Amino acid sequence: MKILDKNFYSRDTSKVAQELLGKNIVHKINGHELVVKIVETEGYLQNDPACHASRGLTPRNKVMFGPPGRVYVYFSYGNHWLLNFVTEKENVPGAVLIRAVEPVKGIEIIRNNRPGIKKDIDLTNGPGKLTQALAITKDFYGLSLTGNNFYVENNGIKTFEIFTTTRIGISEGCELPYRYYIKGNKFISRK
DNA sequence: TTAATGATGGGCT
DNA sequence: GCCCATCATTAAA
Repeated sequence: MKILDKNFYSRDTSKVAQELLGKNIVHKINGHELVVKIVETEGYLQNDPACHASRGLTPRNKVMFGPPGRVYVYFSYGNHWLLNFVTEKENVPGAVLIRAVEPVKGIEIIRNNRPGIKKDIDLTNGPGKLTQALAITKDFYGLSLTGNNFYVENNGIKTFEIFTTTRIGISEGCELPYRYYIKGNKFISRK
């Protein structure tokens, strides 16, 4: 197992988005270890009308302009936190939205974090769902992905097919093919 | 100070 | 599949 470092994130957003598929997000909390596999991502690039950074720097999107390998969390629709990883070199905005993951380890804790959810498939098959499942909140804003308790590791899995398509839930830049997911995976948020 | 808006989820039918 | 709760951020005034 190898923890992805700053060099991994300091590249083209679309490339990072694709290569994050199949990797494991690890969150250590209260002595427990939560591990989930990334199965769906979206890239948000510089000069991309759907990217929060496209209209310049604001207090909210500030972290996107900073060094890569950090967490950008965003609150949406009054209820949901969305998890993004900052990409590209410093002063170049870019981020990868994590849209869906598959539980690998600590599913009891994940069920606990998502009270009232009956089917395991509904635990992490959406961007707002997975943040709740992993206990990710605004406190994660700007957190480094190379720390001890929250990081992404390369588990060596490469035996899957990447499906590329257009992004979801945006009004501008709809035609840009920056959404990627593992073909055939049950946990993708939408076909 | 205020109002519009949105990278959505969940429950009910 | 349809409907709606819910609030941080933003731009305008």
